[in-house]
Amino acid sequence: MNGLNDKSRRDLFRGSLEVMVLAVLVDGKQYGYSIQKRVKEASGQMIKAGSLYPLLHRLEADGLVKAHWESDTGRDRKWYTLTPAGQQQLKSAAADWQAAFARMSGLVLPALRQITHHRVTE
Amino acid sequence: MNGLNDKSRRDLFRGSLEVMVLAVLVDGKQYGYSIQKRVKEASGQMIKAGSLYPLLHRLEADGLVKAHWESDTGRDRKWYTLTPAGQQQLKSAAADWQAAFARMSGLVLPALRQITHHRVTE
DNA sequence: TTGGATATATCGATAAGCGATATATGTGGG
DNA sequence: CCCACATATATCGCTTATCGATATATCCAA
Repeated sequence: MNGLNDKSRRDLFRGSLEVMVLAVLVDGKQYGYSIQKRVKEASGQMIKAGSLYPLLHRLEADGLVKAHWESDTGRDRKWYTLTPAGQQQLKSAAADWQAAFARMSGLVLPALRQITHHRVTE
Repeated sequence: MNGLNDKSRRDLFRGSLEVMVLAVLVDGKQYGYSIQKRVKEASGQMIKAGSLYPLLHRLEADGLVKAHWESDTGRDRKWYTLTPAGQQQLKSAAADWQAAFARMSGLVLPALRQITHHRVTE
């Protein structure tokens, strides 16, 4: 009836945020607002501005992305690009992310199959 | 080099905790300490006692599990069993958990493939 | 009898997420 | 021309919640 509770959903999302933001940048430069929309579109969940911009600043401080303002597009936008370190980080973090889910799936998915294939009150 | 940072790893784990605990109970009754070990074994991550017991109490308060003490085993142990509501909850939460993962994978995995199949500094 | 594993439980300092808020420009419609 | 809404970035500290620390007790092996 209920499904995954909001807290769990938020935690899953939060734990995937960095990896998703780096993933969005793999195809080339993006600016904050466009990253926000792409992640929303892909994941179904919204990165709030109050979370996104601090994260972007941290990624920049860590040298995983670099940023530059571009005003010629009409609007002022701050474009972000993966640095080589950011590409490395995307590679290892995404692999870890996948591995973590794979491990946990080994517990959750058999249970799901089991509970799905017999009457609940049996 | 670094992989998924600790914060992300913890958030992912935390967001999967409830589902994993319910999943462990699908095969029959377990007590706190055994749940802790089974989740550790399956996920590679430890539920700290300070997180596990409050969670178990909450699940019980929510009617998803029921508990009874059994002392005849030698040791006093508090055994937990899924209630019908808990089985329903496992079913829907595990399905949601999987779906959330699948959606985010749609963003992360293509990026991982891409970054893996070309030189990082290219 | 000492130490380590087993077993459950509580609690509050500490850390942090993000809602709220601020600022400013572009744009479509009435 | 002005209103409302979408676009775009940014900061801050109130509120919330985690879990390290701690307490208690039994069992077993060395």
